Amino acid sequence: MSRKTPQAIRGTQDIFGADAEAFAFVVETFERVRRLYRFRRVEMPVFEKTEVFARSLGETTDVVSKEMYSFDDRGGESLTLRPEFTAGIARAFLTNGWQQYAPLKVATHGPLFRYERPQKGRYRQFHQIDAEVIGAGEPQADVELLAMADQLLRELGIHDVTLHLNTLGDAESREAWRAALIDYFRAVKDQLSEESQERLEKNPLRILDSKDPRDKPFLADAPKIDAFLSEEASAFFAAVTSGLDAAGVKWVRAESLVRGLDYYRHTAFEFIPDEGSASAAALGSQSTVLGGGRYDGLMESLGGAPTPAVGWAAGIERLAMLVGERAEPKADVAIVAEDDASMLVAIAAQMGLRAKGLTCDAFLSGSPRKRFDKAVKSGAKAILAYQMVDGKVTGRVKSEDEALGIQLLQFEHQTSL
RNA sequence: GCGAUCAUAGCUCAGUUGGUUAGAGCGCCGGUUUGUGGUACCGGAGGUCACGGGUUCGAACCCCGUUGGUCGCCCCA
Repeated sequence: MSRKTPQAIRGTQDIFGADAEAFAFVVETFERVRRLYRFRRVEMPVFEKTEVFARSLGETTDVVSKEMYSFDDRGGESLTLRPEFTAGIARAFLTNGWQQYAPLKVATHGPLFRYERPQKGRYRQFHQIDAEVIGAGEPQADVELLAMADQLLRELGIHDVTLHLNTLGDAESREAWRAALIDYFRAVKDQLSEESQERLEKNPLRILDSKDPRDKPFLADAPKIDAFLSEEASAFFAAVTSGLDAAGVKWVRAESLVRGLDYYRHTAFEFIPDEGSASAAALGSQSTVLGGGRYDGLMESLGGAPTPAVGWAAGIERLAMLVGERAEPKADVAIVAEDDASMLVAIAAQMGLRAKGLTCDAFLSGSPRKRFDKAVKSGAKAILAYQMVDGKVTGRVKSEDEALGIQLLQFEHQTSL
């Protein structure tokens, strides 16, 4: 019997008005830029078999162990709403024989789902733009991908965000570094924060970017990845950085930048607002606006042949916050029926104007005397007002824009014949 | 998963130490005024004070719980 309106699901958003304009601006700019770099558009399913994410992200990661929206379908199969793009794209690469297109550059965007506590810049259904290069093991692919990200941010008008870059080395380098970190931190385990003591077992790399003051004294002297890099890994990173310099992409080395997901190798990066900047303030405690890296190990975890790949993703909501308010555009023409006798002529007129490609609002209802005022208030570039005069419906034009005014006068003249 | 804080009209917010029919501005609808125009005035609609309990003669106000928002932690885009 309750007539109560159901509430929206926690952490979802109904985006409207200036916010929706900013969101659309981000997506449109991304679509334009990815064409410049010749990334091909792909559309991906919103859900996959649970194992697609469990196997590629790693069972122990937070995303898989406690943040996925998983459910059994009517056939009893466990499915999951995608918490990220990369795993699904990798699955599609393997199941559709896209190896034949390698190196394959693809881009997509859409909703992702993560069961997390919502806060500023963080939602349970959120949206990302995403770019991947699959089947390209050379550092030039990393450079191109990062150059695209950098250009995208500039075209969005975001200038106070900088590329933070690191390398995790190849599989051997990464393992050796990890072992050294565990040795180093285990020696001072009692003095670390509770969180970092836990991370020591689960994900020791994460201790490096701890914000806890108890951990900070030990971070500076912690083993550095550079000491463990193989010759190949060093050369790879050097090729990436020199390529970025040649491309004119500004970057800073971030030795403590790591990735949470298991499949990353070599290049890891995040675009982060500069300290004290307007963008940093706009984002609150969420610092990363675009992040990614190289994931040469992923295809194997999904049962495919070893396939090198790089990619990044960026939160559309976060980018939209940095883009700021974007006003909804005003109509070219507001059509007014100043009395009910001119109604049908006004309806016909708006169809004619829209067919000519002019955006058009109509004011046909409510108090006839107030319709013109509403049209004025709407901020339309021009007003075309119809009124019954001496038994004939006639239109009057009011326009700030002279050319548009003349066009409307001609239109009115032709249609009144 | 943990912590802090908030929830009154469509929106932004008042509402005194608990005390009659819960208010304003904006917006919306109607009327009058103006009359190539965004004005002014008058009127109207719209609220089980987030929801559920409790204390009290009496609760928007005090207590408990739930839901949701916001901001941190964890983690991440």
